[in-house]
Amino acid sequence: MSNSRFPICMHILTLLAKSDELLSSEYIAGSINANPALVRKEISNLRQLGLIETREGKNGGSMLAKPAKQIKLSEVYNMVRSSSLLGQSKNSPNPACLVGRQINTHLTELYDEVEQALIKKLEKQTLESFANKFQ
Amino acid sequence: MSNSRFPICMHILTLLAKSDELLSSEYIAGSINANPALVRKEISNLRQLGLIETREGKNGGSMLAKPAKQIKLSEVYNMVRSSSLLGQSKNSPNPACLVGRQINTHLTELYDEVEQALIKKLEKQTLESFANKFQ
DNA sequence: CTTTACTGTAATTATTTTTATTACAGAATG
DNA sequence: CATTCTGTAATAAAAATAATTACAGTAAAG
Repeated sequence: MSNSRFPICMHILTLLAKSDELLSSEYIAGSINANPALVRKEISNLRQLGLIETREGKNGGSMLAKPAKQIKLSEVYNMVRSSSLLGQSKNSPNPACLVGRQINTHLTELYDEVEQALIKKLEKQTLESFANKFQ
Repeated sequence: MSNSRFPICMHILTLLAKSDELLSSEYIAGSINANPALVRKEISNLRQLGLIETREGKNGGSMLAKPAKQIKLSEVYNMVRSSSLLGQSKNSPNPACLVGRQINTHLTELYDEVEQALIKKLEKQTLESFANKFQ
């Protein structure tokens, strides 16, 4: 995961957790220092996940769909996880070689195990506890 | 980590763990289906870490510098870890905003904690146990 | 109603990152 | 001393990521 989807989502959610008003994508983008259209795209993903509600039209914007206490960071991780945690070889290894033939299977097993440990950690943390760090 | 350094290193090390002879970068690259110069670069890194020995010149190549049992997968991970595990925002967030000002600090804290869990898992696995999966 | 200020989304372009290629000096074998 | 490797750097190509632009749709406010 080398892209910045996770940090961007966390930034969006933290802003919403600390605000009682609707926040516009432009305001959020200004805090992140990223593009408003990109932010709206990510908000759209978070909405489909049920973490965020938005209101369209004038004075529209976003807010949390449920209390920050009920949002686990693992939910965010699971949403943005795309590529393998530890990287995947783009090249298909040589099937004529014992190692080449099996490496992807065994790497996937390894990743799954390691990722479980990571997810367990993230399950224990809520957006509330994260947002409370900001003073 | 979206690049494939970790899988490539694991592939190299597994091949070496299963061979008693020196393997050339071209042979290894053929199994991975990657570029020999890239493989030599990674071998060079693994050598600096003390995991691999190489012999230059004709009939040269690489072999493990110590028994596979003594190589922990966490050593490989620590070598290739570059960008943050869960991605870093490229943009410097807005310092005029409370969240923007502190987000990177708090994300780093979070990453550190989560990464520790991951490293603990990898510390328990040796190259030997990984290589033994290949039949 | 009509203007205004938002969201939603897609298409395109720009940028950055990653990987491959090429090249060649240096080393060891035969 | 020719051959076959490694080591390394420079460059080019490809892929992934992010920014920009554009515009239709929606809802509030005048």
